[in-house]
Amino acid sequence: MVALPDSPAQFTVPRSAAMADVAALAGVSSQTVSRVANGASNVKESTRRKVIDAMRQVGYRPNGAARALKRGSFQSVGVITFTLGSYGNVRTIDALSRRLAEHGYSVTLIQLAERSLGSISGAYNRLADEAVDAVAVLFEARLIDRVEADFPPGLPVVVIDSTSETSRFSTVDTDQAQGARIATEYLIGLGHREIWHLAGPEGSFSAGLREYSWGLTMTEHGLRPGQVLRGDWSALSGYDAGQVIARNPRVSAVFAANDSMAFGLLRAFHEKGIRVPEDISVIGFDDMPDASCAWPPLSTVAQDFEKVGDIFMELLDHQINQRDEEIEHRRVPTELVIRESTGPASIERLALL
Amino acid sequence: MVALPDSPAQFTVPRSAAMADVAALAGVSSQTVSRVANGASNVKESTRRKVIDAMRQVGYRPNGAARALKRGSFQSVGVITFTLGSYGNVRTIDALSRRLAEHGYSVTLIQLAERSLGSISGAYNRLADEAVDAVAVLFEARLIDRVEADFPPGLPVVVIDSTSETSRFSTVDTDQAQGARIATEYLIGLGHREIWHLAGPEGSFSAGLREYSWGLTMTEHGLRPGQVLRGDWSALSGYDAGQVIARNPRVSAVFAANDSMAFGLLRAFHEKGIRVPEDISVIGFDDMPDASCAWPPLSTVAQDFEKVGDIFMELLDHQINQRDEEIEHRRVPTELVIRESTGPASIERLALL
DNA sequence: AGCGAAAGTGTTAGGGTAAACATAGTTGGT
DNA sequence: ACCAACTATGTTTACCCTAACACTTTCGCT
Repeated sequence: MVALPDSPAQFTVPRSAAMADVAALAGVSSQTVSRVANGASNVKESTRRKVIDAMRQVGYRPNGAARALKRGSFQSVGVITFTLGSYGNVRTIDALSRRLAEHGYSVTLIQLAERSLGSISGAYNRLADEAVDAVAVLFEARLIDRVEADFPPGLPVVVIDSTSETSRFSTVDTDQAQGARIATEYLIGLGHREIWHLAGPEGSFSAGLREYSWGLTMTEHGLRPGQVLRGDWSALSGYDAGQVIARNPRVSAVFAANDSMAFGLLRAFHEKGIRVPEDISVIGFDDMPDASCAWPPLSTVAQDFEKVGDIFMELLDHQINQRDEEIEHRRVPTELVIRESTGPASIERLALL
Repeated sequence: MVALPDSPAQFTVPRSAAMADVAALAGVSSQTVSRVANGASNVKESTRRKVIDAMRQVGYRPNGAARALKRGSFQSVGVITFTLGSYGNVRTIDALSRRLAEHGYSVTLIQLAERSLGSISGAYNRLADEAVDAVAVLFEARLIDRVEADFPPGLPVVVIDSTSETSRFSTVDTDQAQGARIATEYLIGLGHREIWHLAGPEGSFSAGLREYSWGLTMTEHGLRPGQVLRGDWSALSGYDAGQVIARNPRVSAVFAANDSMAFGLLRAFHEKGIRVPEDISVIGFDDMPDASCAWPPLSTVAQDFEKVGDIFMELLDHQINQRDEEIEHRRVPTELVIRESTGPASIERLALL
């Protein structure tokens, strides 16, 4: 259950000095050293200096393990994720880690191998061994369902990038549905009728939501949703999809589920001599910094990762401090970024419908 | 010296159960529970089952702090970085974290705020408090010099992205100089004479090396190095530089210090009606996945982050296990990726020289 | 001067785990 | 049948730190 994998050769950083050593050298009790180390108020200035000198001399460094053992807290939060390969994930981790640092927590990055997915125990073992006070979960909700039974009871958990309103855990996320909606409505507003969607991979929940919301928005506006092509978030998969779309002259706009795939579309359209946005409009999702320098500069939907970070911290605080069992699901709205890859529907293409 | 910042409200995950509880329930000693938890060999099967049942019942989870205290090791490595914003950094962290996980280490992400740079003690405090067995440093060498005096003595350190052959610490890095050289020589081989460089930000050592190596290569080939423009790694800064270059009709090729800035160049050239590669060639550095779908697809220099990860792990192993003081500086060669943003020098532009 | 309060420092007692040693129970060989 | 060699389990102790409490000195006030 909690067996370690055949553990690597163990070792010890030569524990140079403990409090006792410092105490002996400074001629005080170790409790006084502790007070100095923790910045306690009531230590005479001269004593403090003596202790600090002694610390320097012996190269003292507090033992985090002992401290954590005594205090019962690690001041550390585990961030569980599958990949650092996706723009959104990285930006989110970045935002979380800065918030956590501000609040005195360090971040333990727990990168689950994709394959360990199957075995719940794999994930559980890793988790059980990690010394963390709370956990941020960054993978797709449908996977959590398989794992969540195994989160150690009582451990605060906040899930990011979940869409499950019924999760046992609090969640924060970009409002995927709203983002897809504004993108789609913007295209519709430009007069487009045949709007296709280049979706993210099957498994991804955010991909699913963007797709669903696009379809819903189309229907609500009395339009038949166009075809759905499926990529894997990568530019190359967008390029492949672009080949398909290029063969269909009726398509007048494509909503890509992320910017990278949109880049792929642009390349495919360039190669086929299809003009963007004159012949076909393209909109992405993410607003990666590079999107502004695509050719043409890419219209897209911007996510507010900083805001997600703020809310994450708020939710975590609640769970940690108030110990209230209240579960919240918060969504952060996106913003439309209009650049030059979108424009009015082309007359010729409309004529084809 | 090691004072905590005003620490956040402390708390404790309700320490549900310790070994003693499990032991009591299972009717064995806590030592036996320990043996089961660590997969020791000599426990009777029936006992093991009893213990595991008891663990389940009380929701036992080993206390990492106590374990670390006893063992003298955290099985954790600190990864120190300033930003998750750069492609290279993230890819490197990704590679390291996977290697470390394979070797049974968890990763503590220590993101230093840019501003804390000034105060050495800022960085030191963070470090001193982190419970790590070793440290990977991911920032620019010139900054380390200021900090390195403060690494706790005896703590294994491996520096990535350093160029300092004289560092007290072992280092691994992409061979920046070699990468810049092959890019430059490739352009020269295509007949280009007036080759400019779009460099990374002033502070960055890798930027400095790429720039230096470009200049050196030019000189070695009997060419006068072209002008150096300076960006900040962002596509937008590349776009700005592109405006400048577009005004100078003699430039026939640009070597950009990363792909993002190259994207910016491409956009600027598109806007000015300068054809790539017919009028001007552009080459980047990084081989981001999106580079293949730039327009035109971007020629670039690919870094082998996986290899960097392997070597990192190797160096760390040495330091941790052999305890040999030997310091190594390893460089990982890059590879040229030729796509469509580079081509033979244009006759007209050569005529201008 | 005398007394109480505050400031400064020390002592004691764990916190959960695992290494080291100790003991009881079992097996196998003669 | 007896002892050696295991195997399985228990007991003790130490890892390093800090909360809680206890004690001593200093200070301010009457």
